[in-house]
Amino acid sequence: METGQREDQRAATQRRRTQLLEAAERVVLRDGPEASMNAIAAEAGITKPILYRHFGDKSGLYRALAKRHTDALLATLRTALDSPGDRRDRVEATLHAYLSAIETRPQVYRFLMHPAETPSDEKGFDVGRHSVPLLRRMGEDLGEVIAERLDLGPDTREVARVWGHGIVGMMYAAGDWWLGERPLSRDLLVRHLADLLWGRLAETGDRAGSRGL
Amino acid sequence: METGQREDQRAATQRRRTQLLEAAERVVLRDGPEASMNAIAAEAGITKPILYRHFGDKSGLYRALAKRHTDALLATLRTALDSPGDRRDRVEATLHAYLSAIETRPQVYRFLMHPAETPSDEKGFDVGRHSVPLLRRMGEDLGEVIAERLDLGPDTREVARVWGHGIVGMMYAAGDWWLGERPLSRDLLVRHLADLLWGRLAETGDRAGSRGL
DNA sequence: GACTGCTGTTACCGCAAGTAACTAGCATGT
DNA sequence: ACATGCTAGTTACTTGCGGTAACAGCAGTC
Repeated sequence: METGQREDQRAATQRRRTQLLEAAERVVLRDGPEASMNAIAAEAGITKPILYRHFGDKSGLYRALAKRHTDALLATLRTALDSPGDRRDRVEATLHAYLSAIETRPQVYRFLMHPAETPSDEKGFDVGRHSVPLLRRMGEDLGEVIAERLDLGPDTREVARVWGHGIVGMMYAAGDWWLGERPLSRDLLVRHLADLLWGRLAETGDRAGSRGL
Repeated sequence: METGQREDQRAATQRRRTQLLEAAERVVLRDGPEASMNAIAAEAGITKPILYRHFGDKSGLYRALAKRHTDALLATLRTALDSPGDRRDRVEATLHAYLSAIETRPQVYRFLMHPAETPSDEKGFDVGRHSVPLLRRMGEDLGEVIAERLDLGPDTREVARVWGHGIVGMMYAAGDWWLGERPLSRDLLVRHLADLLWGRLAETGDRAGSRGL
C-alpha cells in the first residue's frame, strides 16, 4: 500500500533505532557495561548484524546510549543552575541535582562514567564528538556559565574554564565516593562541599600541635 | 649446588615477578592498556600460563602494575603536602606535584586512571584491596591529612573526608582536561585552582546584567 | 519486471582470556 | 640412590566476543 514517502521510512528507522537503544539499555543496566552484543541483540529479539548496521560498532552503540542520559543530566544541571535564590543556593541546588541523579540511578551513572572503552584505532577524528565523556561536557558547560555570570578580571574565560572543570571534578569524586560508602546524608555532603567552595579551607585555623596544612 | 634454602627460592620468585612486571609495563606503555597477555608474555620471553601463575588473571597483573605507580605517586604527594611554607604554599606545591607527575608520564597516568577493567565476577571481596582505584586512595589520604591538621569542629573527620575526595576530584578533572588541551601554563592552572579553594568564587561579584551565579 | 533500501538471517573469521596436561631442573628428606 | 615437592616452562586446547560476509524476503518506485 502506498503508505508513505521516504519520510515514513526514515521515521520508522529512527523508531527502530530507539527501540534497539531501549533494549540495549535494559541489558546494560542488568549486566553492566560488559554486556555482549549478542545479549543485546537477543534482548531486542534480533541478531547481531542488525545492531552493527545501526550503530557501526559497539562503541557507536554505547555512544548513542550515553548521549541520551548525558543530555538529560546536563539539562537537569542547567535547570538547577538557573534556580532562584542567591549564589550559594544555586550551587547547592546544582550539587543536589547531580547527587540526586546518581543516587537514583547508580547503574546508569556507572555506565556513563566508566564506559570501559575499547577504541584502539579511532580512524580520523570523528567529527560528531558525541563521545566526549560526560565529565568534560559538564566541565565545559559549567565553565561557560561561570564566564557568563562572573567577572573574574581580564582572564575571566580562562579562569572560568579551570573552575568549571575543577568544580565538576570535585562534585564527581565526592559523589563517587559517597555513592559507594554513604557515610553521611546528601544534605550534609552538599553543605560540606559548598563550604569548601566558599573558602572555609582558607579561613580555618590550624589544629593545635600541627604544622598546619 | 647447595645454593640456598627456601628463602632464596622465594626471593628468586619475587625477582622474577618484578621482571615480569617490568616487561608488562613496557608493553602497556607501548600498546596501551589493551595489550594482550600473549604480547606481554612474549615481551618477557615466555608464554602465557606463567603470567597466570604469577598474577592469577589479567586484572591481577594490572593491579600489581598499578600498585607500584600508585604508591610512588602517593609518596610524592605526601612529600609535597609536608613541604615548607604556609598553607597556600603547600596546597600549590601539591597541585604542582600532581600535575607535574601526570604531565611527565601521560601514558602511565592514562593507564592508572582509565584501567579498562573487566572484573565481572569479583568472587568474595579481595581482602588485599590494592585494587582500590587511585582516586579513592588519594582522596582518603588527603582527608586524613586534613583531619590531622585542621580543626573543623565536631565533625572534623567527616568534613575532612568530604574535602579530601572533593579536592582530589578537582585536581583530577582539571588535570585531565588540562593534559588534553594545555590551554594555559601549569603555574597559572595551579594558581586558579588554589584561588578557587581560597574562596574566590564566593567573593567575586556578579557580572553586570547577569542574574548571578 | 528491475532497482533500491530496508528488515532480517546463518555461518563464518580472528583474536584474546583462560585452562589442562605435561616436561624439566633442582634442592631436599630418607 | 631414589622419591618428593616446588618452581619455571611448554604445547594445545576451549570458550566467548567483536565484527563481517553472503544471502533472503519484503516494501515501494521507476
